[in-house]
Amino acid sequence: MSPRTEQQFKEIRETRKREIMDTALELFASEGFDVISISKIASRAGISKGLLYNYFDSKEDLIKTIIFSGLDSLTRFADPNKDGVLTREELKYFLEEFFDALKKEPQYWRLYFNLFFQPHVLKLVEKRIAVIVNTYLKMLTDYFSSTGTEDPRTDAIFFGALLDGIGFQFMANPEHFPLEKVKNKLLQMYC
Amino acid sequence: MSPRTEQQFKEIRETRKREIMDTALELFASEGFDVISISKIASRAGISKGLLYNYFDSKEDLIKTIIFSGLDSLTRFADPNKDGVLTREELKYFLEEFFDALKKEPQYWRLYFNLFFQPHVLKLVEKRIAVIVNTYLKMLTDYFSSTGTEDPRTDAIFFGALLDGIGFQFMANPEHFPLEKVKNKLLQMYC
Amino acid sequence: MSPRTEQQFKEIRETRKREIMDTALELFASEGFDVISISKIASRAGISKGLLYNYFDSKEDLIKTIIFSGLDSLTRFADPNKDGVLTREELKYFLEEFFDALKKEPQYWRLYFNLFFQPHVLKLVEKRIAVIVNTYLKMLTDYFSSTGTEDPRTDAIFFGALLDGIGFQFMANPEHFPLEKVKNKLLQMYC
Amino acid sequence: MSPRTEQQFKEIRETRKREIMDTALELFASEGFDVISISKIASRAGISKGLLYNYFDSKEDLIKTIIFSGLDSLTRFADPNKDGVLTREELKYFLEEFFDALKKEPQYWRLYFNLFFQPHVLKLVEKRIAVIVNTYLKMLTDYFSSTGTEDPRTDAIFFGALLDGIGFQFMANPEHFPLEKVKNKLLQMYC
DNA sequence: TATGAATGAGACTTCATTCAT
DNA sequence: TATGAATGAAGTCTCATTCAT
Repeated sequence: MSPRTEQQFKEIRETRKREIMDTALELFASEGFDVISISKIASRAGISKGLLYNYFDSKEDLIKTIIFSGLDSLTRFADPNKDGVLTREELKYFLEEFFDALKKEPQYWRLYFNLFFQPHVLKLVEKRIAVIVNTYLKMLTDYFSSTGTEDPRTDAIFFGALLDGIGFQFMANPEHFPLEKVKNKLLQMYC
Repeated sequence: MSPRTEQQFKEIRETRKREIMDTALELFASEGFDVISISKIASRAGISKGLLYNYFDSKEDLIKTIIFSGLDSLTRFADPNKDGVLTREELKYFLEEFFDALKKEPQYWRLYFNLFFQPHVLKLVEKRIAVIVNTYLKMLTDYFSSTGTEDPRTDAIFFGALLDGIGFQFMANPEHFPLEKVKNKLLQMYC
Repeated sequence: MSPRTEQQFKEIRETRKREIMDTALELFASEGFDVISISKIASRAGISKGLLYNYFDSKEDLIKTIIFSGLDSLTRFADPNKDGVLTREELKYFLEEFFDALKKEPQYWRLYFNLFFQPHVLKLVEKRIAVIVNTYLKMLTDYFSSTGTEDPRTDAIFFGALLDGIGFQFMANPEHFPLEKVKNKLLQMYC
Repeated sequence: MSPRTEQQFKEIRETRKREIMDTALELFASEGFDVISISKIASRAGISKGLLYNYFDSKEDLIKTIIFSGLDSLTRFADPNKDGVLTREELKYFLEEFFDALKKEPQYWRLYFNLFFQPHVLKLVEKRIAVIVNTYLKMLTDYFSSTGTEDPRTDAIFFGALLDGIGFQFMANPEHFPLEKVKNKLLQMYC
């Protein structure tokens, strides 16, 4: 029985943290953030309340971590070189990865999108969301400008609305949503 | 010195009840059912907590009353003669009145549709909603049968989904939603 | 329609008051003083809450009035000439009337005795009850002294305990309690 | 640093639970179930309101646990081999243990019997009480049948009534009740 | 790292009592 | 005399969070 290495401890921690987040997401999405207690999450995850607080500072911290973790997955592919400028190739790359993510874990994303329809949850994160949205909106607007369109801002908003709508439709029925067709349609429209 | 008449009492009750429901709808929709306390509703409505319970048996009773009151407004125009059969004229009448209602009180309906996206709220009413939905679905299916379509049930579901979608889009932006155009489109499609 | 005379008004008031007390006694005895609300008493009595407060100052006043009204019925026959002295004839008269009252309204007395087993109720009236009990205990002790018994105070207490016990047994089964036999036994023992 | 062992937690729970039950019994008996608030019990027991709910699901659960815990103590000695049949030796054993229990903790049993005279309390437990009473009544009836008596059911009821009466008298004055004499009288009558 | 006992603020709800009419 | 709308205090219960072990 050699003692675990620091690396092993870190991995255990990460795994445990992910388990808690998955359990919480499941419960928050199906019952509602305000209805689900920390006790319930802990017992469903098979740990004690105390230990949960070892991983998350508060219930609010937990939901925020869940939200931004998902958001991070979705946006890490936009502007990969972090130069604040979007190219046609980057946009294409983003769309490919975005749909790939939905395809790989449809149930996760169904639950995830659900969170945004809970007013209280949305309120907790809306400030940081607004920052993220504006950042990308600006990049998109610039991008559409560069394509010589008439009204680049409206095009950017419309693009965002399209992604929203896709999320919504997908949430309602993740298994039967025609991901490939929709992706191709978008690629055709924008790339 | 003489006590209020029965009529006076009835009027007081109806006015107050409506006031409470309006206040509650506003708060529930913007902050979330679980986050809004009875205290908050009462103080916003300018009454005591106790009085609210004079009008509603419980918080659950309050939200249910709000939900079914709205639902009643929406469905009172379907099958007006209550014979369980839908005619082309009745469908037309329904669509006209439905859009008319949205047009007259867009803010009310925006808040109202919002409620359906709160998991806890939906859970509270889903049983009775299912009954209502099935009733109308059956009538619609029969109606489409009578029009000689190939797959009347799918047509009925599709029609319902259209109304859902309209509610959703309308919710997002009630003032700018092209109600007239959408209504005409529907009338053209179905009547 | 000649206007009611003052006398008539007074009678109406008395009747109404008695009705409220009877209703309240019934409810208090069967469900418990603390469980029964003023609202329930009023609606069961067919009047409004407000009117009830026209007859009784408070819920406490109501139960006290009920208790002392019954106690008054029971004790009005003891020491009828109010001279603080009990004679053999007065004791006999008291026993006769006491049993007569039980016989005439067994259900009333069943409910009435029940009240004394509710700690909260008893606490509300215990001070005045103690005064009454002591008064009669003293009279009884004096009476037993005059009969030349060895331990008159114990005899007085024992007599009181007998009446208590009779009340208790009677409460459990008022219709089948052998009132006559018990009365005769007492008359034989004490008169 | 290491967490408490399971055994330690169990001990803490049992001790606390007993403390709460003892405090509650004291207060319920002296003031009445409906008058005593959870707050009062908690503060008298030196704990927070919240903690009480860690041990009991509700105020009703608390009183029921108290009642059935006492009832269990009283009845565990009846039919010790759980064969549904009462023998002369078992009856004797039961009476010995019953009186022994009263003798060891007279104040506890005084409070305990008091609960049964509170209408609301009795209502909460009457169903389960009826089941228990009927079980023992049946066993007693069978027992008296076996002794060749004329009317075994009446004998069984009478025996039960005797125990009731003993409880009542004992409640009124637990310290001076002649437990030994009464026990011997019963043993002489029934064994 | 891990547990669950313990706290305290705040939620829902009830009800005796008041008061305008 | 009579009504019931209205109040506010107090009760039951829940739960995020802390902490000794």
